[in-house]
Amino acid sequence: MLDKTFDPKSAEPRLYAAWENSGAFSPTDDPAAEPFSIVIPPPNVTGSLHIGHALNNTLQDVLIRFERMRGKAALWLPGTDHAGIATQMVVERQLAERGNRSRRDMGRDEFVAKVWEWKAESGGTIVNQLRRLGASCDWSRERFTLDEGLSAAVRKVFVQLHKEKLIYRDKRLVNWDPHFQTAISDLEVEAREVDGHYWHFAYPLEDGSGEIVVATTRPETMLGDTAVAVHPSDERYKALVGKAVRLPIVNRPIPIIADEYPDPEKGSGAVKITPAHDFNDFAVGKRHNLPMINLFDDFAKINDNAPPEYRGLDRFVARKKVIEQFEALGLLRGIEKTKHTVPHGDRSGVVVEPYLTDQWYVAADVLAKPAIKAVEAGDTVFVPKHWEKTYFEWMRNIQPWCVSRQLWWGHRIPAWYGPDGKAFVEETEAEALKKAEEHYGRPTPLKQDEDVLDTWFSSGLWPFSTMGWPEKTADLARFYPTHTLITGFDIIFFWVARMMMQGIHFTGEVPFKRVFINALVRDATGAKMSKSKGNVMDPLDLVDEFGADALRFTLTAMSGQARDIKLSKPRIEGYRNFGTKLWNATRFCQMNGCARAEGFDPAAVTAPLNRWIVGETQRTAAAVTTALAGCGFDEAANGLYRFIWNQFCDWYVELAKPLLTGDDAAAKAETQATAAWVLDVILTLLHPVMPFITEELWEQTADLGAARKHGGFLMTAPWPDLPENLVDPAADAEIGLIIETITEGRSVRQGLNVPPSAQPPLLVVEASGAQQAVLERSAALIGRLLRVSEVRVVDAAPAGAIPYVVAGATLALPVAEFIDIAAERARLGKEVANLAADIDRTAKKLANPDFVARAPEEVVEENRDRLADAQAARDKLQAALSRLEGV
RNA sequence: GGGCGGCUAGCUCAGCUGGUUAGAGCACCUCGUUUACACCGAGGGGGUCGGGGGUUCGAAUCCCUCGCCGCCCA
Repeated sequence: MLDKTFDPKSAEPRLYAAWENSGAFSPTDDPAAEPFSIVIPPPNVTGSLHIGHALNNTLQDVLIRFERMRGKAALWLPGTDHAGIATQMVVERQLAERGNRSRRDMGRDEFVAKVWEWKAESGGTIVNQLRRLGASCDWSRERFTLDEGLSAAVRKVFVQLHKEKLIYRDKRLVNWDPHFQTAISDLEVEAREVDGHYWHFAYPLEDGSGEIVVATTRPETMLGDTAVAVHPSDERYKALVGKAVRLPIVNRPIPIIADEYPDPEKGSGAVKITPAHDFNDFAVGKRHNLPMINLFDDFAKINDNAPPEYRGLDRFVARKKVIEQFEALGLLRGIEKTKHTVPHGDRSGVVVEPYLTDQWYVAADVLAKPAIKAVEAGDTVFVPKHWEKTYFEWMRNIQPWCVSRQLWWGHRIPAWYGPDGKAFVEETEAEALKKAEEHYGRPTPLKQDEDVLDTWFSSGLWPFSTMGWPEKTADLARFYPTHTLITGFDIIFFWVARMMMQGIHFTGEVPFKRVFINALVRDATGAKMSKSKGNVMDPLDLVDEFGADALRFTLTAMSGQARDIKLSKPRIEGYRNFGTKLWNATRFCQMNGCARAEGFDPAAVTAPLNRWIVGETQRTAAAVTTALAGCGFDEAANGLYRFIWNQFCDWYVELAKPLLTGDDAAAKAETQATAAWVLDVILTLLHPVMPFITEELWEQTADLGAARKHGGFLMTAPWPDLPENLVDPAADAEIGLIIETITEGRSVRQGLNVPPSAQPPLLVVEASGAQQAVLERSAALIGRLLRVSEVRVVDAAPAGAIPYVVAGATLALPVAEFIDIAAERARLGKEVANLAADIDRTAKKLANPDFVARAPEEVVEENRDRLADAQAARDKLQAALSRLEGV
């Protein structure tokens, strides 16, 4: 006998270990099985599981379990990302906490060794947390982006792109993060709105004939100004173009130039040009061949290109000093408060500076073209589809991708420099040396590029690098392209787009056929969860409190498309209760001898109740299958919820009780067998979403009755494929009548406060022959649930009997002694009014010749039936009401 | 400034290609321990589907417009 509730704490680890040890997570090697693969969005190796991971991985697990049960060779390939900046940050912080030497004191080799050490120690955290969720990843194929195989893929990709001139080295402005002292890509820059000022500075004309006023939000950059620009059409300045101003503080003459860039409407119409520290000014500088004076060092401190009193100052200190000096010089013309957006590093949070450096760039625009076409052609589809717009928007405006990072943790760039600075880009140092010898005519020592690659450069290869590419492996042949990618919208640009570009370029195929974009999990009030807000819900705490199944079901049921998930505990609790409900329904079946019958055929059952539930089971199975196949996760979960709770538990089990305890041995046996069959189907359908409780119930019911065809784990059991002809409209009608009779009858009883102990007969006053037969035959079922003594057919309702109408039949409950006349009059009056309103609405519709002429025949017919039914019901109740008036 | 998403019961959300008396869960009120389950059962109250136009025989659903709210890009 089952316990009263499921105990996730003991069952989950046991079941997971059993699955894992059995090898069930690996795809079948049956060559006939259709491959179905997904690759995990590799979490940062530094990470621990947050609620977003829980959602994302639950959905992946639901999908992979579903497809595995459908007989596919289902591969869910797991792994982690080395996450350059994030990991380097974590380890540096840890070193500092432990009082170790700093990264720089330690040196590159020692530091990188420390990071590997750290990875060996704590890199497995998130992977183990995924196990607690129930994720059925194939751990035997687990990968890490810095694995040797993946690193080889990275080198090959870099070298090939370089040879194709799609990777090149260039000196230009990059977004520089002074905290980490590295370049970052456009995507890693976050525009934040901050309060700032416009400082208006006067630059005296060189010839002493006056001044020109410019405004800036970054005064310190004036130290690197190399021109003042005005619009060529700006009459105010026409005469000044070609002249020079003397740059205050620096005391250097700089030209006044005409360029399209300044907006005459804004400020004074004149702008200072600092080509080395502003993206727009850089472009102006290029057009006019202006000198580019770099003012900063890697820490954004002022360098030796500035006047001596500024050297070594922090940029913000220098800013103050510049303002003070302008004021002292009498050249400060005004200060204006303003809100403006300032670029910040997304990891460091510090203000990012445009900084002139040598970096490696990928010609993303070239790679983007086929990636755009692939989505246009439908080779890869987004679900929900509207995300394609976001993808296109970015891809069509893509900028060169800066891929070099001045970090130590990551894939070292495979470029070696000769003494003259010439770069040899090869997959190995040996190859580079060989090329150098050819080039220089003698063996020449080379020095490898110090930089590493953007983490996303390697994760962009993830779908195929993890499968062994560039080797032609069996996995690559079988599982690439992958089928579905499930990920968050926040990394469509970072990751999805890069995978598309690199995947198509290097394999000639899209990396995945479908991208499902999952929602963002927020707290119950809709706020984004963050540590600083303190509203973070730790998925592992939730698993502890409610079990993994409850959390999984919640996330699945709430994963409606294009919507945030507002997660709250009562919701999870409710779905935990749902698991308990199923558990107890199984317990009930077990107590009542429900056991699988040898050779049971659901199509052959005869009792209407059994025929009905078999049909409903088929409908549910079909709906769930369709939903899951189309990533309709919430639909699948909600469909199962309704079927299991509102149909199986509320009605089938209740209506089955008389059969299970009755004298009709044949009906009893059939019901027992049917219940067992339905339960097995339920467990199967629910398994992808709630794997633990279903597997446990599967095991606990393994010995009840005939052995299952599939002897092993539920997780590897075949998915139900039920024929549509299991649905029997006659059984539906019959059970529908019974359910309505009970529901409406209860409403009457409770509306009149008839005590539960009262057991009047149910009178059938007027009904079709078929209805009469159904009601009489089902007296036992109805009796129990409506608490009536019998079902009796009568010619007319006795005085004081309370009538109600169900499916055109008039039924009545003789409960005169309990009636409060006024209450009953009110009830009948309300019913009649409702019906009258409906009649009115429907009659109007039918009276409209346009409706009758233009609406489809079936809709018109439906309305006619509806009108007739409502009128009949109203007449009956009206008559009862009149009798009541007479009383 | 450009784009995207949302606005349906007190709360969280379903309602997909127009035809249901607009649904569910939670919360609320009343009743109930009938041998699966109180992590339960039964019944009930509660919404002019953000505002305004339009298309249509018919609009929560399609179109236009306005208003909020959120996100992304500049």
